[in-house]
Amino acid sequence: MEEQTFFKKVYKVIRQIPYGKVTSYGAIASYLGTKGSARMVGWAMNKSFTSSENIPAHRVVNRNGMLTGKHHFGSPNIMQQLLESEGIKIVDDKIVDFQKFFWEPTTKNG
DNA sequence: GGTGTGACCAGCT
DNA sequence: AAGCTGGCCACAC
Repeated sequence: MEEQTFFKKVYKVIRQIPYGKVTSYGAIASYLGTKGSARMVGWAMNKSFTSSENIPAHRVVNRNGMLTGKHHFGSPNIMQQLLESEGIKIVDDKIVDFQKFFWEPTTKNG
């Protein structure tokens, strides 16, 4: 049943991210069992725009809580605005209290 | 169809 | 302590 590749799994996990929460690439990759594929997660975000799915890529940042991929949203302020819109504070392209908003990948979908 | 690339992470020097 | 390299896997040319 889990024929979905690591790439597809990434999308599923990201869509599981609740409102006002964020997670890191490594957390997702590690959760899937491939910590080394952290960059694949980020890259999946890039494809998320062209993908037919709605992926809240703005809720995904690096382990430092830094908005590294903000450039890929078409504008380097979209990602920050989206996060702030959810109640997340951002300073210097970094999430304030990142751990407080950090959400652990839990695909408890059943 | 092979090679390169990519929004990362962690270990080694 | 800081800088560089490897690793992972799917997509584009």
